[in-house]
This record gives sequence, structure tokens and C-alpha cells, in this order.
Amino acid sequence: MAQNEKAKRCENCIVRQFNSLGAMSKEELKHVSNAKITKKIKKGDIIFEEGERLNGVFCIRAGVSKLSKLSSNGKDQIVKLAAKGDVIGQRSVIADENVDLKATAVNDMEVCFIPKDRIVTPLKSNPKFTMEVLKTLASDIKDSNDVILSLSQKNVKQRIAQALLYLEEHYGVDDDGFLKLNLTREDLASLVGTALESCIRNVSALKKEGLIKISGKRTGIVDNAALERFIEDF
Amino acid sequence: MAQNEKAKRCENCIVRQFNSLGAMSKEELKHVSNAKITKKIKKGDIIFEEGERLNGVFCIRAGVSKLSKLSSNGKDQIVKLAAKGDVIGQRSVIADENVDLKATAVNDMEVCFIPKDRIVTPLKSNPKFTMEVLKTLASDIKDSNDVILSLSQKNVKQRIAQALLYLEEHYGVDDDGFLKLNLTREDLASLVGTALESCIRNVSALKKEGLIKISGKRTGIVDNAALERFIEDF
DNA sequence: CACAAAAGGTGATATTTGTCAGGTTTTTGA
DNA sequence: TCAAAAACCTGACAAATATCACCTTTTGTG
Repeated sequence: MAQNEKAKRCENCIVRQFNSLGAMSKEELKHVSNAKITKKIKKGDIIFEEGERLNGVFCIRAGVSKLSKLSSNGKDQIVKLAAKGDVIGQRSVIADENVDLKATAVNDMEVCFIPKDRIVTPLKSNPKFTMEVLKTLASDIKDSNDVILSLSQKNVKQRIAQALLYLEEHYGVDDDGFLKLNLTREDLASLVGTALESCIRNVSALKKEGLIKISGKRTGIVDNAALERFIEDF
Repeated sequence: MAQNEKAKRCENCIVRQFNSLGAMSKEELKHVSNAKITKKIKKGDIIFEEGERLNGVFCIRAGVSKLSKLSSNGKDQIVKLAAKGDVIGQRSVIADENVDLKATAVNDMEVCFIPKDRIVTPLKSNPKFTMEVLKTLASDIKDSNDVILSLSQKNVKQRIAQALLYLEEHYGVDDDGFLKLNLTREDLASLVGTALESCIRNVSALKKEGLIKISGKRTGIVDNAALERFIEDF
């Protein structure tokens, strides 16, 4: 069996180490692996739409997805980003409801679809796994609270600064110190909850102030400490 | 044993029916009941502070609590309200972290403190209970997403309208159609993430437009359908 | 390559919201 | 019961943000 053939088995998949699936037994993992369907998803493609019935979850092997919600005014608001190791669609499977978010690929992705029952059955019998899922949800709630706080208490420029620091922390930088994950201005605007033009202006302002750098499409943070300070209202 | 003496046992507590504790076995409930401490908390008093280590959760028997987070600019943002049947502090116990929210009594309350282990042990052995807790967290996440959406896509007046509808739906109205739960303008402002003065002005505007009514300290919704429509951007 | 589409950008202006600096009314507790 | 505190309210103004209209640069594809 070739190396990447092996990796196609959940038991050998490195991604597992980053999420709750790591708490499953060998048997449970085999069971998941036998039922899973690996899909390649191209940049811009939609993984699932708001309101759909998901009969399982998606485990992200590669790439990044944006999870957004459509407002009645027609604008999309990005609620969170999910990357390698993250499991998406989990909330709606647990709540046994339709998904309330749309998932779109920000770049080329590889995901594994895992049918509902392969998740729900272990949830009922493997406390270690359940505890991990609980912790994931608890962490999501904390993140959401932080988003709520910054939306209501920070201005657009501060929120953009926060978002850039978040992107650096979670997705890293290349050799020249530029963010590996390059969001369009529109996605960045949607992530921080502002208009496209306001986003552009504030990114430019941060650049002018020497806190960040821009080279072509790439964006990088110049002075992390100063950026942090700026977010905290000086 | 007198009636309210009986009710002091979790096994007989009506509140249980509204939360995940309803999924516990008789044995587990007895175990909880023997360890719990009932507390009366006066309006304005603090149940726990941001950053504290909670060695358990609080189950609300009566009254309403606001859960808020302090921003670096010194303002409090209400993240959610919790009432009869809700269990607070759950997230931090599950994540095994300090609480990230402050809990304050909005009116006089009665809560039961339940030590950590009486929750964590059943979590590891009673899948029915665990599933209920998972569903609670899943629902919290959904609520948070909705808050994020309205903070970023709705204006202050719409958010106030939303909040009033929420208060009516969750806490009901008195005989005259006024909200049973009366938040101060300041709390309402903090709930929708705006300044006190903006809140006051917009409440007045809604009144002037005939969508809500105000009598003394009491606030009531006059036309639910119109209010709903107003929130949806006409 | 060429050219259309997408992304990035700017200025002018309108709108929304926050802030400050006063008020008045209501509530509370000594 | 009465004085202080808290809650509520208003106007004037400043600041932040959205919107519209347009233009430039980059990207992707036949």
C-alpha cells in the first residue's frame, strides 16, 4: 500500500490529531474510515448551503473554508473560518437540525464526508470522544463571545487588526512574513462585519501607519506588539 | 416533609424539566441534590466574575441573570441572558477553564450551585445526559451566530426591536401586555451593543412610531408583525 | 494574446452612531 | 420624608461608517 493510500485511512490521517476524532478507538475509526467519502473542492465552490439537511459532517484535510450566514439585507457575514483538522457541520448533526450556515471553500480543499451515524454512535458510547466534542463546542462558544465583544466594542480598524493577527496566528506566514492565507478585501470585510470600501480604507491606513505591509496581493504584519496595543484602545 | 421542602430536592424540582438535568437518572439526581447549595441572590449582586475559577455550575431556579464580558475600553457587553432552567458556568466547567463571563442578577434570584464532579461524572457515563448537554451547547452556538449576524448587519433600532421581541418571547408579558422582564435602558443598550443615549433615542422612536408602548418603567410591544417586518429591512 | 471579469482603490457625500453636557424624573434608603 | 443616587431624557455636535459613482490594476480564460 502506497504512503498516500495509507493516509486515506482515518487511522493514519494526521488531521485526526487535531480534532476530536483523535479520541476514537481504533475500531470506531475503522468504522468511520469505511464509510467516509473524500472530496476535492475547488476554490469558491460551496460545500453546503444554509438550510440544507446534512447527513453527516465534513472533516477538513486541506484548505480553508468560510462559514457564513446570509442576512435579510442580502449581505453575507462570515461567522468563522475552518481549516485543516476542523470538523464542520457538527453543530447541526448534534442538534439534529438543518445547517444554519453556508460553507464555501476559500482555497482548494480536500474534505472527508463522514455520515452522521458514525459520529452519533460513538457519542453515545465513548465518553472520551464525547468529552472532546464537548470541548470543541465549548471553545466555539468562547470564540463566538469574543467576536460579539469586538463587533460591539471595537471600531472597524481595530477589528481588521484583530482579524489579521488571527490569520497570522492560525494560518502562519511565508518566508517573507506575509500571511499564508490571503483573504480578498471582500472576505475580510465580511469577516469583520463592515463594508468593502471601509475595509479597503482601513487596511490602507494600517499600512500607511507602518503596522502592516502589502506587496501585491500579499499582506503581512510588521509590528505585532504595536498592532496588539492598537486593538486594546491604546 | 412540607411541599417546598420537597421541591428543594432536585428530583422534585420543576426546573429540571427545562434543562439537561432532566436526562439524569434518579440516582445521579440524588447525588446532585445532596451536594448542591441553594443560594438567594439579590438584584444587582454578582454570581461570579470574569476570570474566576468555578468549581461547579449554577442552575437557575428563579430570576434572570445577565452574562457579560468586559471590553478593554471599559464597557460591559451583555452576551446573553439566562433564566429559570438555564445552567450557567457550564462552558467553563466543560472546557476546564476559568469563566470568561461575569454573571449578575437582573432581579432577585434563587440558584443552586452544583459541584463540578456531580456534572462531570454523569457526563462520562450517561450518554443521554451528555447528549442533552451537547444539544444545549449547540443551541448556544446557534444563538451566538444570530447575535453576530445582527450586530454586523442590523442598525441599532432594528437590534432594539429584536431584543424586545426576544424578551417578550422568552419572559412573557403581564396582563396589560407589558414585558415581564424590565431591563434598564443601560442593560438594553449593553445587550444590543450600543451607547445608552442611542438606546434611549431609538426606544423613543419606536414608541413614537406606534410599534411599542411605554408606561412608566414598563415596556410593551404593540404590533409584533410590524416589528418583525421592520427588523427584516422592510 | 486580448479582453472581460474580478479585485482593489478613491473621493464626495449621506447616514448612523457616539460623545458631551446639560437637564428631569423616579427610586431608594437613612 | 427627604436628600442623594440612579435612571431617564434631550440637544448639539463630532466621529465613524456606509453608500454611490467611478477609476485602475490584476487575474483568468477563450
